[in-house]
Amino acid sequence: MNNVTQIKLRRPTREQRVDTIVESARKIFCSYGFEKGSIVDIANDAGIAEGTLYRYFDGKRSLLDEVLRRHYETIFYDIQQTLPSIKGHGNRLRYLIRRILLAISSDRGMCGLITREIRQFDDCQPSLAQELNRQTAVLMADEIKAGIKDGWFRKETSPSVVCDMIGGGLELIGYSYMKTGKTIDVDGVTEAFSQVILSGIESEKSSTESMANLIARLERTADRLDPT
Amino acid sequence: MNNVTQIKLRRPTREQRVDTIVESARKIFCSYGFEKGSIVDIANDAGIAEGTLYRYFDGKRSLLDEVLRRHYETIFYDIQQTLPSIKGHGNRLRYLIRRILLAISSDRGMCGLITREIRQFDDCQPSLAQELNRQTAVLMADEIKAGIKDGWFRKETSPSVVCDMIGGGLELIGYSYMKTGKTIDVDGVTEAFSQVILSGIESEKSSTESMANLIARLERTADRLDPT
DNA sequence: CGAATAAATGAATATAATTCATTTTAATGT
DNA sequence: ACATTAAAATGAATTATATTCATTTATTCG
Repeated sequence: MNNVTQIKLRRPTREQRVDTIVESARKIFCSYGFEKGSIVDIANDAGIAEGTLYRYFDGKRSLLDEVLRRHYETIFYDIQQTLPSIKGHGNRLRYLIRRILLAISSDRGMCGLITREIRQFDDCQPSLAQELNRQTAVLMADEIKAGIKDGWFRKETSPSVVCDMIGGGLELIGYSYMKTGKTIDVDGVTEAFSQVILSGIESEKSSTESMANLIARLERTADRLDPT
Repeated sequence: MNNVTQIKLRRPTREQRVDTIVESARKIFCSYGFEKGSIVDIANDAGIAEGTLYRYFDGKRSLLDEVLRRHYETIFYDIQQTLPSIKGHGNRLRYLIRRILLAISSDRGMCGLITREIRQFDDCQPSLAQELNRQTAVLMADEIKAGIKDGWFRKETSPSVVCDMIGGGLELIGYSYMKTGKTIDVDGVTEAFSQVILSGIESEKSSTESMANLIARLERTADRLDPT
Protein backbone atom coordinates (compact mmCIF):
# COMPACT_ATOMS: atom_id res chain seq x y z
CA MET A 1 0.00 0.00 0.00
CA ASN A 2 2.98 2.21 0.60
CA ASN A 3 3.76 1.42 -3.00
CA VAL A 4 0.32 2.58 -4.13
CA THR A 5 0.55 5.93 -2.37
CA GLN A 6 4.04 6.35 -3.72
CA ILE A 7 2.82 5.76 -7.24
CA LYS A 8 0.01 8.23 -6.75
CA LEU A 9 2.38 10.87 -5.48
CA ARG A 10 5.15 9.99 -7.87
CA ARG A 11 6.31 12.90 -9.89
CA PRO A 12 5.11 12.76 -13.47
CA THR A 13 7.65 11.95 -16.15
CA ARG A 14 9.23 14.78 -18.03
CA GLU A 15 6.98 14.05 -20.99
CA GLN A 16 3.81 14.04 -18.91
CA ARG A 17 4.75 17.28 -17.26
CA VAL A 18 5.47 18.92 -20.60
CA ASP A 19 2.12 17.72 -21.90
CA THR A 20 0.32 19.14 -18.88
CA ILE A 21 2.03 22.49 -19.23
CA VAL A 22 1.39 22.74 -22.98
CA GLU A 23 -2.25 21.84 -22.51
CA SER A 24 -2.67 24.47 -19.81
CA ALA A 25 -0.89 26.99 -21.98
CA ARG A 26 -3.17 26.18 -24.91
CA LYS A 27 -6.22 26.65 -22.73
CA ILE A 28 -5.04 29.95 -21.26
CA PHE A 29 -3.66 31.41 -24.50
CA CYS A 30 -6.80 30.48 -26.42
CA SER A 31 -9.05 32.00 -23.75
CA TYR A 32 -7.14 35.17 -22.93
CA GLY A 33 -4.61 35.61 -25.74
CA PHE A 34 -0.83 35.53 -25.56
CA GLU A 35 -0.37 38.90 -23.86
CA LYS A 36 -3.20 38.69 -21.39
CA GLY A 37 -2.70 35.07 -20.43
CA SER A 38 -0.02 35.18 -17.74
CA ILE A 39 2.60 32.65 -16.75
CA VAL A 40 1.04 32.51 -13.27
CA ASP A 41 -2.31 31.55 -14.82
CA ILE A 42 -0.69 28.77 -16.81
CA ALA A 43 1.37 27.53 -13.87
CA ASN A 44 -1.69 27.49 -11.61
CA ASP A 45 -3.73 25.64 -14.20
CA ALA A 46 -0.96 23.08 -14.56
CA GLY A 47 -0.65 22.82 -10.78
CA ILE A 48 2.97 23.92 -10.58
CA ALA A 49 4.94 26.99 -9.53
CA GLU A 50 6.08 29.56 -12.06
CA GLY A 51 9.70 28.66 -11.61
CA THR A 52 9.00 25.04 -12.49
CA LEU A 53 7.67 26.06 -15.87
CA TYR A 54 11.02 27.55 -16.74
CA ARG A 55 12.70 24.20 -16.20
CA TYR A 56 10.73 22.95 -19.21
CA PHE A 57 10.49 26.01 -21.44
CA ASP A 58 12.84 28.86 -22.17
CA GLY A 59 10.08 31.38 -21.77
CA LYS A 60 6.59 32.42 -22.67
CA ARG A 61 7.27 32.63 -26.38
CA SER A 62 8.69 29.12 -26.72
CA LEU A 63 5.68 27.84 -24.83
CA LEU A 64 3.48 29.48 -27.45
CA ASP A 65 5.59 27.93 -30.19
CA GLU A 66 5.04 24.47 -28.78
CA VAL A 67 1.29 25.02 -28.53
CA LEU A 68 1.17 26.08 -32.18
CA ARG A 69 3.52 23.32 -33.34
CA ARG A 70 1.23 20.69 -31.87
CA HIS A 71 -1.82 22.29 -33.45
CA TYR A 72 -0.34 22.34 -36.94
CA GLU A 73 1.04 18.83 -36.54
CA THR A 74 -2.45 17.37 -36.68
CA ILE A 75 -3.35 19.32 -39.77
CA PHE A 76 -0.15 18.39 -41.61
CA TYR A 77 -0.62 14.74 -40.80
CA ASP A 78 -4.14 14.89 -42.16
CA ILE A 79 -3.03 16.56 -45.36
CA GLN A 80 -0.19 14.11 -45.88
CA GLN A 81 -2.61 11.21 -45.56
CA THR A 82 -5.21 12.66 -47.90
CA LEU A 83 -3.46 14.64 -50.61
CA PRO A 84 -1.96 11.76 -52.61
CA SER A 85 -5.39 10.16 -53.02
CA ILE A 86 -6.85 13.20 -54.78
CA LYS A 87 -6.39 13.45 -58.52
CA GLY A 88 -6.14 16.67 -60.52
CA HIS A 89 -4.26 19.83 -59.63
CA GLY A 90 -7.45 21.82 -59.24
CA ASN A 91 -8.99 19.25 -56.93
CA ARG A 92 -5.90 19.10 -54.76
CA LEU A 93 -5.84 22.89 -54.45
CA ARG A 94 -9.51 22.83 -53.55
CA TYR A 95 -8.84 20.20 -50.87
CA LEU A 96 -6.05 22.27 -49.32
CA ILE A 97 -8.29 25.33 -49.18
CA ARG A 98 -11.07 23.33 -47.60
CA ARG A 99 -8.83 21.64 -45.05
CA ILE A 100 -7.50 24.96 -43.81
CA LEU A 101 -10.98 26.43 -43.61
CA LEU A 102 -12.02 23.42 -41.60
CA ALA A 103 -9.17 23.96 -39.14
CA ILE A 104 -10.15 27.60 -38.77
CA SER A 105 -13.84 26.98 -38.24
CA SER A 106 -13.47 24.05 -35.88
CA ASP A 107 -11.44 25.76 -33.16
CA ARG A 108 -12.38 29.32 -32.50
CA GLY A 109 -9.95 29.83 -29.64
CA MET A 110 -7.00 28.58 -31.65
CA CYS A 111 -8.09 30.63 -34.65
CA GLY A 112 -8.05 33.74 -32.46
CA LEU A 113 -4.64 32.92 -31.08
CA ILE A 114 -3.14 32.34 -34.50
CA THR A 115 -4.85 35.38 -35.96
CA ARG A 116 -3.38 37.62 -33.31
CA GLU A 117 0.08 36.15 -33.08
CA ILE A 118 0.95 35.06 -36.58
CA ARG A 119 2.58 38.28 -37.68
CA GLN A 120 4.69 38.88 -34.62
CA PHE A 121 8.37 38.56 -35.24
CA ASP A 122 11.36 39.32 -33.16
CA ASP A 123 14.17 41.00 -35.02
CA CYS A 124 15.56 37.66 -36.03
CA GLN A 125 13.03 34.82 -36.12
CA PRO A 126 9.61 34.98 -37.67
CA SER A 127 6.86 33.51 -35.56
CA LEU A 128 6.60 29.76 -35.70
CA ALA A 129 2.96 30.04 -36.75
CA GLN A 130 4.05 31.87 -39.85
CA GLU A 131 6.65 29.25 -40.57
CA LEU A 132 4.07 26.51 -40.27
CA ASN A 133 1.61 28.37 -42.47
CA ARG A 134 4.37 28.75 -44.98
CA GLN A 135 4.57 24.98 -45.17
CA THR A 136 1.01 24.71 -46.43
CA ALA A 137 1.83 27.47 -48.87
CA VAL A 138 4.65 25.32 -50.22
CA LEU A 139 2.21 22.48 -50.84
CA MET A 140 -0.03 24.82 -52.79
CA ALA A 141 2.87 26.27 -54.72
CA ASP A 142 4.04 22.80 -55.72
CA GLU A 143 0.57 22.01 -56.99
CA ILE A 144 0.44 25.17 -59.04
CA LYS A 145 3.92 24.64 -60.47
CA ALA A 146 3.01 21.11 -61.48
CA GLY A 147 -0.18 22.40 -63.07
CA ILE A 148 1.77 24.93 -65.08
CA LYS A 149 4.22 22.28 -66.24
CA ASP A 150 1.35 20.06 -67.36
CA GLY A 151 -0.19 22.93 -69.27
CA TRP A 152 -3.36 23.11 -67.20
CA PHE A 153 -2.45 26.45 -65.68
CA ARG A 154 -1.20 29.46 -67.60
CA LYS A 155 2.55 29.57 -67.80
CA GLU A 156 2.62 33.27 -66.83
CA THR A 157 1.02 32.40 -63.48
CA SER A 158 3.11 33.43 -60.45
CA PRO A 159 2.76 30.54 -58.00
CA SER A 160 3.88 32.62 -55.05
CA VAL A 161 1.38 35.37 -55.75
CA VAL A 162 -1.46 32.85 -56.07
CA CYS A 163 -0.38 31.23 -52.79
CA ASP A 164 -0.33 34.59 -51.08
CA MET A 165 -3.83 35.31 -52.33
CA ILE A 166 -5.16 32.02 -51.07
CA GLY A 167 -3.24 32.04 -47.78
CA GLY A 168 -3.88 35.69 -47.09
CA GLY A 169 -7.51 35.38 -48.06
CA LEU A 170 -8.04 32.45 -45.71
CA GLU A 171 -6.39 34.40 -42.90
CA LEU A 172 -8.85 37.21 -43.40
CA ILE A 173 -11.73 34.76 -43.39
CA GLY A 174 -10.44 33.60 -40.00
CA TYR A 175 -10.18 37.17 -38.82
CA SER A 176 -13.80 37.95 -39.75
CA TYR A 177 -14.83 34.73 -38.06
CA MET A 178 -13.21 35.94 -34.85
CA LYS A 179 -14.71 39.40 -35.09
CA THR A 180 -18.24 38.54 -36.11
CA GLY A 181 -18.58 35.09 -34.58
CA LYS A 182 -20.70 34.00 -37.53
CA THR A 183 -20.05 30.37 -38.43
CA ILE A 184 -18.13 29.74 -41.63
CA ASP A 185 -19.88 28.07 -44.56
CA VAL A 186 -16.90 25.86 -45.30
CA ASP A 187 -18.17 24.42 -48.57
CA GLY A 188 -19.49 27.72 -49.84
CA VAL A 189 -16.27 29.59 -49.12
CA THR A 190 -14.20 26.75 -50.56
CA GLU A 191 -16.17 26.99 -53.79
CA ALA A 192 -15.88 30.77 -53.95
CA PHE A 193 -12.11 30.58 -53.51
CA SER A 194 -11.63 27.73 -55.96
CA GLN A 195 -13.87 29.33 -58.54
CA VAL A 196 -11.93 32.57 -58.67
CA ILE A 197 -8.49 31.04 -58.39
CA LEU A 198 -9.00 28.18 -60.81
CA SER A 199 -10.65 30.15 -63.56
CA GLY A 200 -8.05 32.84 -62.84
CA ILE A 201 -5.12 30.58 -63.61
CA GLU A 202 -6.53 28.04 -66.03
CA SER A 203 -4.75 27.99 -69.36
CA GLU A 204 -6.43 28.34 -72.72
CA LYS A 205 -5.74 24.69 -73.18
CA SER A 206 -8.18 23.86 -70.48
CA SER A 207 -10.68 26.68 -70.75
CA THR A 208 -10.87 27.93 -74.31
CA GLU A 209 -9.12 25.35 -76.39
CA SER A 210 -12.36 24.25 -77.97
CA MET A 211 -13.42 27.79 -78.71
CA ALA A 212 -10.13 28.56 -80.39
CA ASN A 213 -10.56 25.51 -82.56
CA LEU A 214 -14.00 26.60 -83.63
CA ILE A 215 -12.72 29.98 -84.64
CA ALA A 216 -9.91 28.44 -86.60
CA ARG A 217 -12.36 26.25 -88.50
CA LEU A 218 -14.61 29.20 -89.21
CA GLU A 219 -11.65 31.22 -90.42
CA ARG A 220 -10.64 28.46 -92.79
CA THR A 221 -14.15 28.30 -94.18
CA ALA A 222 -14.28 32.03 -94.68
CA ASP A 223 -10.92 32.03 -96.44
CA ARG A 224 -12.04 29.28 -98.71
CA LEU A 225 -15.22 31.09 -99.65
CA ASP A 226 -13.69 34.54 -100.00
CA PRO A 227 -13.95 35.52 -103.68
CA THR A 228 -11.06 38.03 -103.54
CA MET B 1 13.52 91.48 -26.88
CA ASN B 2 11.72 90.26 -23.82
CA ASN B 3 8.88 89.57 -26.21
CA VAL B 4 11.13 87.57 -28.51
CA THR B 5 12.43 85.30 -25.75
CA GLN B 6 8.92 84.84 -24.49
CA ILE B 7 7.76 83.72 -27.92
CA LYS B 8 10.68 81.35 -28.23
CA LEU B 9 9.93 79.77 -24.87
CA ARG B 10 6.20 79.85 -25.32
CA ARG B 11 4.62 76.48 -24.89
CA PRO B 12 3.61 74.93 -28.15
CA THR B 13 -0.08 74.83 -28.95
CA ARG B 14 -1.98 71.68 -28.20
CA GLU B 15 -1.93 70.80 -31.90
CA GLN B 16 1.82 71.31 -32.21
CA ARG B 17 2.48 69.20 -29.15
CA VAL B 18 0.26 66.42 -30.44
CA ASP B 19 2.07 66.53 -33.77
CA THR B 20 5.44 66.29 -32.07
CA ILE B 21 4.34 63.34 -29.95
CA VAL B 22 2.78 61.47 -32.88
CA GLU B 23 5.86 62.02 -35.00
CA SER B 24 8.12 60.71 -32.23
CA ALA B 25 5.82 57.75 -31.71
CA ARG B 26 5.89 56.98 -35.43
CA LYS B 27 9.66 57.07 -35.44
CA ILE B 28 10.03 54.87 -32.36
CA PHE B 29 7.28 52.38 -33.27
CA CYS B 30 8.58 52.01 -36.81
CA SER B 31 12.13 51.45 -35.59
CA TYR B 32 11.54 49.20 -32.59
CA GLY B 33 7.95 47.96 -32.97
CA PHE B 34 5.00 48.61 -30.70
CA GLU B 35 6.08 46.32 -27.86
CA LYS B 36 9.75 47.18 -27.79
CA GLY B 37 9.36 50.90 -28.32
CA SER B 38 8.73 52.30 -24.86
CA ILE B 39 6.80 55.33 -23.70
CA VAL B 40 10.00 56.71 -22.19
CA ASP B 41 11.70 56.49 -25.58
CA ILE B 42 8.85 58.37 -27.21
CA ALA B 43 8.66 60.98 -24.46
CA ASN B 44 12.41 61.55 -24.63
CA ASP B 45 12.31 61.88 -28.38
CA ALA B 46 9.50 64.39 -28.11
CA GLY B 47 11.34 66.25 -25.36
CA ILE B 48 8.68 65.81 -22.70
CA ALA B 49 8.12 63.74 -19.55
CA GLU B 50 6.16 60.49 -19.62
CA GLY B 51 3.34 61.96 -17.62
CA THR B 52 2.87 64.74 -20.14
CA LEU B 53 2.21 62.27 -22.87
CA TYR B 54 -0.78 60.97 -20.96
CA ARG B 55 -2.33 64.41 -21.01
CA TYR B 56 -2.64 64.06 -24.78
CA PHE B 57 -3.24 60.34 -25.25
CA ASP B 58 -5.13 57.75 -23.24
CA GLY B 59 -2.29 55.30 -23.48
CA LYS B 60 0.18 53.55 -25.67
CA ARG B 61 -2.40 51.94 -27.90
CA SER B 62 -4.31 55.11 -28.73
CA LEU B 63 -0.99 56.67 -29.63
CA LEU B 64 -0.44 53.82 -32.06
CA ASP B 65 -3.94 54.36 -33.43
CA GLU B 66 -3.21 57.98 -34.18
CA VAL B 67 0.05 57.09 -35.92
CA LEU B 68 -1.78 54.63 -38.13
CA ARG B 69 -4.73 56.93 -38.75
CA ARG B 70 -2.43 59.59 -40.11
CA HIS B 71 -0.62 57.10 -42.30
CA TYR B 72 -3.81 55.82 -43.91
CA GLU B 73 -5.20 59.32 -44.27
CA THR B 74 -2.66 60.13 -46.99
CA ILE B 75 -3.43 56.98 -48.88
CA PHE B 76 -7.19 57.49 -48.72
CA TYR B 77 -6.86 61.04 -49.92
CA ASP B 78 -4.79 59.86 -52.84
CA ILE B 79 -7.28 57.20 -53.77
CA GLN B 80 -10.21 59.58 -53.52
CA GLN B 81 -8.48 62.00 -55.87
CA THR B 82 -7.53 59.39 -58.43
CA LEU B 83 -10.20 56.72 -58.52
CA PRO B 84 -12.96 58.72 -60.27
CA SER B 85 -10.67 59.49 -63.17
CA ILE B 86 -10.09 55.85 -64.01
CA LYS B 87 -12.57 54.15 -66.29
CA GLY B 88 -13.45 50.48 -66.20
CA HIS B 89 -14.02 48.25 -63.18
CA GLY B 90 -10.96 46.18 -63.93
CA ASN B 91 -8.74 49.22 -64.24
CA ARG B 92 -10.00 50.67 -60.99
CA LEU B 93 -9.33 47.41 -59.20
CA ARG B 94 -5.86 47.33 -60.68
CA TYR B 95 -5.25 50.87 -59.49
CA LEU B 96 -6.31 50.03 -55.94
CA ILE B 97 -3.99 47.03 -55.87
CA ARG B 98 -1.12 49.08 -57.18
CA ARG B 99 -1.70 51.98 -54.80
CA ILE B 100 -1.59 49.68 -51.78
CA LEU B 101 1.54 47.95 -53.03
CA LEU B 102 3.11 51.34 -53.45
CA ALA B 103 2.29 52.25 -49.85
CA ILE B 104 3.81 49.00 -48.66
CA SER B 105 6.99 49.27 -50.65
CA SER B 106 7.64 52.92 -49.98
CA ASP B 107 7.79 52.80 -46.18
CA ARG B 108 9.45 49.74 -44.78
CA GLY B 109 9.19 50.80 -41.16
CA MET B 110 5.48 51.49 -41.41
CA CYS B 111 4.95 48.26 -43.30
CA GLY B 112 6.61 46.36 -40.47
CA LEU B 113 4.54 48.14 -37.86
CA ILE B 114 1.27 47.45 -39.65
CA THR B 115 2.25 43.88 -40.42
CA ARG B 116 2.89 43.16 -36.77
CA GLU B 117 0.02 45.04 -35.23
CA ILE B 118 -2.83 44.70 -37.65
CA ARG B 119 -4.33 41.58 -36.15
CA GLN B 120 -4.19 42.60 -32.53
CA PHE B 121 -7.57 43.14 -30.99
CA ASP B 122 -8.68 43.72 -27.49
CA ASP B 123 -11.77 41.84 -26.47
CA CYS B 124 -13.96 44.60 -27.82
CA GLN B 125 -12.34 46.77 -30.49
CA PRO B 126 -10.45 45.50 -33.48
CA SER B 127 -7.22 47.32 -34.18
CA LEU B 128 -7.65 50.59 -35.98
CA ALA B 129 -5.26 49.42 -38.69
CA GLN B 130 -7.67 46.63 -39.51
CA GLU B 131 -10.55 49.05 -39.59
CA LEU B 132 -8.70 51.30 -41.99
CA ASN B 133 -7.69 48.40 -44.18
CA ARG B 134 -11.31 47.39 -44.20
CA GLN B 135 -12.11 50.75 -45.77
CA THR B 136 -10.01 50.00 -48.81
CA ALA B 137 -11.69 46.61 -48.95
CA VAL B 138 -15.03 48.39 -49.16
CA LEU B 139 -13.81 50.37 -52.17
CA MET B 140 -12.80 47.15 -53.87
CA ALA B 141 -16.04 45.43 -52.97
CA ASP B 142 -18.04 48.32 -54.43
CA GLU B 143 -16.09 48.05 -57.64
CA ILE B 144 -16.72 44.35 -57.87
CA LYS B 145 -20.43 44.71 -57.08
CA ALA B 146 -20.77 47.36 -59.76
CA GLY B 147 -18.94 45.11 -62.20
CA ILE B 148 -21.31 42.28 -61.46
CA LYS B 149 -24.32 44.52 -61.97
CA ASP B 150 -22.96 45.68 -65.31
CA GLY B 151 -22.41 42.11 -66.36
CA TRP B 152 -18.64 42.41 -66.65
CA PHE B 153 -18.02 40.11 -63.71
CA ARG B 154 -19.70 36.76 -63.13
CA LYS B 155 -22.83 37.07 -61.06
CA GLU B 156 -21.82 34.14 -58.82
CA THR B 157 -18.74 36.08 -57.71
CA SER B 158 -18.54 36.67 -53.96
CA PRO B 159 -17.25 40.23 -53.60
CA SER B 160 -16.17 39.73 -50.01
CA VAL B 161 -14.15 36.62 -50.83
CA VAL B 162 -12.41 38.36 -53.69
CA CYS B 163 -11.62 41.32 -51.44
CA ASP B 164 -10.21 38.98 -48.81
CA MET B 165 -8.02 37.36 -51.42
CA ILE B 166 -6.67 40.66 -52.65
CA GLY B 167 -6.32 42.24 -49.21
CA GLY B 168 -4.88 39.15 -47.57
CA GLY B 169 -2.56 38.54 -50.49
CA LEU B 170 -1.21 42.07 -50.33
CA GLU B 171 -0.66 41.69 -46.59
CA LEU B 172 1.44 38.62 -47.21
CA ILE B 173 3.44 40.42 -49.86
CA GLY B 174 4.18 43.04 -47.21
CA TYR B 175 5.14 40.35 -44.76
CA SER B 176 7.64 38.77 -47.17
CA TYR B 177 9.00 42.22 -47.90
CA MET B 178 9.69 42.67 -44.20
CA LYS B 179 11.25 39.26 -43.79
CA THR B 180 13.40 39.14 -46.91
CA GLY B 181 14.06 42.82 -47.45
CA LYS B 182 13.92 42.31 -51.20
CA THR B 183 12.37 45.27 -52.97
CA ILE B 184 8.90 44.79 -54.39
CA ASP B 185 8.39 44.86 -58.15
CA VAL B 186 5.25 46.95 -57.86
CA ASP B 187 4.21 46.74 -61.49
CA GLY B 188 5.00 43.06 -61.78
CA VAL B 189 3.07 42.10 -58.68
CA THR B 190 0.17 44.36 -59.65
CA GLU B 191 -0.05 42.55 -62.97
CA ALA B 192 0.15 39.13 -61.36
CA PHE B 193 -2.67 39.99 -58.97
CA SER B 194 -4.86 41.63 -61.59
CA GLN B 195 -4.32 38.84 -64.05
CA VAL B 196 -5.51 36.13 -61.70
CA ILE B 197 -8.34 38.08 -60.14
CA LEU B 198 -9.71 39.63 -63.31
CA SER B 199 -9.69 36.49 -65.39
CA GLY B 200 -11.00 34.72 -62.31
CA ILE B 201 -14.11 36.86 -62.08
CA GLU B 202 -14.71 38.01 -65.65
CA SER B 203 -18.03 36.93 -67.04
CA GLU B 204 -18.39 35.28 -70.37
CA LYS B 205 -19.85 38.50 -71.56
CA SER B 206 -16.64 40.39 -71.04
CA SER B 207 -14.16 37.70 -71.89
CA THR B 208 -15.86 36.14 -74.88
CA GLU B 209 -18.26 38.80 -76.00
CA SER B 210 -15.83 40.24 -78.46
CA MET B 211 -14.87 36.80 -79.62
CA ALA B 212 -18.52 35.88 -80.09
CA ASN B 213 -19.03 39.04 -82.09
CA LEU B 214 -16.14 38.28 -84.35
CA ILE B 215 -17.44 34.82 -84.94
CA ALA B 216 -20.87 36.19 -85.71
CA ARG B 217 -19.43 38.61 -88.26
CA LEU B 218 -17.35 35.89 -89.77
CA GLU B 219 -20.39 33.68 -89.96
CA ARG B 220 -22.40 36.36 -91.69
CA THR B 221 -19.64 36.91 -94.21
CA ALA B 222 -19.32 33.23 -94.82
CA ASP B 223 -23.06 32.89 -95.26
CA ARG B 224 -23.14 35.73 -97.71
CA LEU B 225 -20.32 34.25 -99.76
CA ASP B 226 -21.42 30.70 -99.50
CA PRO B 227 -22.38 29.53 -103.01
CA THR B 228 -24.80 26.90 -101.74
C1' DC C 1 19.87 4.62 5.93
C1' DG C 2 22.31 8.56 4.13
C1' DA C 3 24.72 11.02 0.72
C1' DA C 4 24.23 12.79 -4.00
C1' DT C 5 21.44 14.38 -7.56
C1' DA C 6 17.45 16.27 -9.66
C1' DA C 7 13.10 18.84 -9.36
C1' DA C 8 10.28 22.26 -7.49
C1' DT C 9 9.48 26.41 -5.19
C1' DG C 10 8.24 31.28 -4.61
C1' DA C 11 10.40 35.43 -3.02
C1' DA C 12 13.33 38.74 -5.25
C1' DT C 13 14.59 41.20 -9.53
C1' DA C 14 13.85 43.64 -13.73
C1' DT C 15 11.24 46.10 -16.98
C1' DA C 16 7.63 49.03 -18.55
C1' DA C 17 2.98 51.16 -18.52
C1' DT C 18 0.18 54.13 -15.97
C1' DT C 19 -1.17 57.31 -12.09
C1' DC C 20 -1.06 61.33 -9.23
C1' DA C 21 0.53 64.68 -5.81
C1' DT C 22 3.47 68.42 -6.54
C1' DT C 23 5.75 72.04 -9.15
C1' DT C 24 6.07 75.14 -12.96
C1' DT C 25 4.16 78.05 -16.32
C1' DA C 26 0.59 80.82 -18.48
C1' DA C 27 -3.66 83.60 -18.32
C1' DT C 28 -6.72 86.74 -16.08
C1' DG C 29 -8.44 90.50 -13.39
C1' DT C 30 -7.58 94.54 -10.54
C1' DA D 1 2.76 95.36 -12.18
C1' DC D 2 1.24 92.07 -9.18
C1' DA D 3 -1.80 88.49 -7.13
C1' DT D 4 -4.80 84.91 -8.13
C1' DT D 5 -6.43 81.25 -10.58
C1' DA D 6 -6.21 77.75 -14.04
C1' DA D 7 -3.69 74.79 -17.04
C1' DA D 8 0.31 72.08 -18.15
C1' DA D 9 4.22 69.50 -17.02
C1' DT D 10 6.79 66.64 -14.11
C1' DG D 11 8.86 62.37 -12.35
C1' DA D 12 8.61 59.52 -8.35
C1' DA D 13 5.46 56.00 -6.84
C1' DT D 14 2.37 52.28 -8.19
C1' DT D 15 1.10 48.26 -10.64
C1' DA D 16 1.60 44.37 -13.33
C1' DT D 17 4.35 40.60 -15.29
C1' DA D 18 8.06 37.88 -17.03
C1' DT D 19 12.20 35.87 -15.51
C1' DT D 20 15.93 34.43 -12.17
C1' DC D 21 17.95 32.07 -8.39
C1' DA D 22 19.01 30.71 -3.68
C1' DT D 23 16.64 27.51 -0.94
C1' DT D 24 13.72 23.57 -0.01
C1' DT D 25 11.83 19.12 -1.16
C1' DA D 26 11.77 14.70 -3.36
C1' DT D 27 14.09 10.78 -5.65
C1' DT D 28 17.81 7.67 -6.62
C1' DC D 29 21.46 4.69 -5.60
C1' DG D 30 25.35 2.66 -3.04
